[in-house]
Amino acid sequence: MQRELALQVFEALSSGVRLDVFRLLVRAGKEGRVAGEISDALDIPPTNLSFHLKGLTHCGLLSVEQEGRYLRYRANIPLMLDTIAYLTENCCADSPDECAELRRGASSAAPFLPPLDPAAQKCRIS
Amino acid sequence: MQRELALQVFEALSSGVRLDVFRLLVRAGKEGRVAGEISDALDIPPTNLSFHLKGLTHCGLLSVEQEGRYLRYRANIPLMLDTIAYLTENCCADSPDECAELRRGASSAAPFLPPLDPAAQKCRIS
DNA sequence: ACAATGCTTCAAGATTTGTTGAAGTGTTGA
DNA sequence: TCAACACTTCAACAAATCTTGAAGCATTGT
Repeated sequence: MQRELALQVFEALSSGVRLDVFRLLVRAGKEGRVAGEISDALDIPPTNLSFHLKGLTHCGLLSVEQEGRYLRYRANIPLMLDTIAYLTENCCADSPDECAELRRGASSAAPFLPPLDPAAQKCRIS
Repeated sequence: MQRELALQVFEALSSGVRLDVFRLLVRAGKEGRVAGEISDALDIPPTNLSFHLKGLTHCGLLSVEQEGRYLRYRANIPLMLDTIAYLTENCCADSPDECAELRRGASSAAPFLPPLDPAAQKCRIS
């Protein structure tokens, strides 16, 4: 993960419309949703939705597949997770103690954290 | 985590300057950095840096502490992790099978994923 | 072939965000 | 007390982003 991609991902999620679209598609899973369904569900005019879908798709956060005259969109969750990994590289000045403390502070994020590994070379909130 | 906060977090990280600042402070750990140090390290004029620090601090991604005439900034990593949790709530249409598949796709993010729990009520990339 | 449909691209104007120099606030040390 | 310092706020302009209606491009069904 390089800086430019991470930046594009955060830019893509920095609008209310795009955040809602992405979350809708995360919930939809691999079934995804056709553009018209998203437009209806979120009450966004097709022209405007298309503009935002373009941004999400361009950075890879969404994939598109043509189905006849429909376009089906799906969320790319692994990219999202990789972006977080980029953000937390070399965290805590490489001090396991600090990371352990941090872990205790991450309440609702707890299920996302890996088991603590005292022998870890690099410290990634873990 | 409510929508507005998640939105502010993504907005805060959607600028190159702010992304660099946050990453610098993630690496710095709880020692943090004083504004002047950030300005020097990233070569950003103080006026401009101040503008961006404000955005990061306003949503809670950074904390500030006064030290004499200096202001020390620190990254709030748990907030970042909570934001991801918000993003992936009720993912995969609540299908454990889909989530297991997803997990295999998250390469570099792997260390961030919790152990698979087939009995989980809710499906969060896990 | 043709009209209807689903969605996108284009062009424009409106809104938001970013950047900079000048001025302001509070702290430190002589 | 006063000058130097660290940093912020302010004001003005520059630049990027958002939104919308009109027009375009495939695909579908008759």
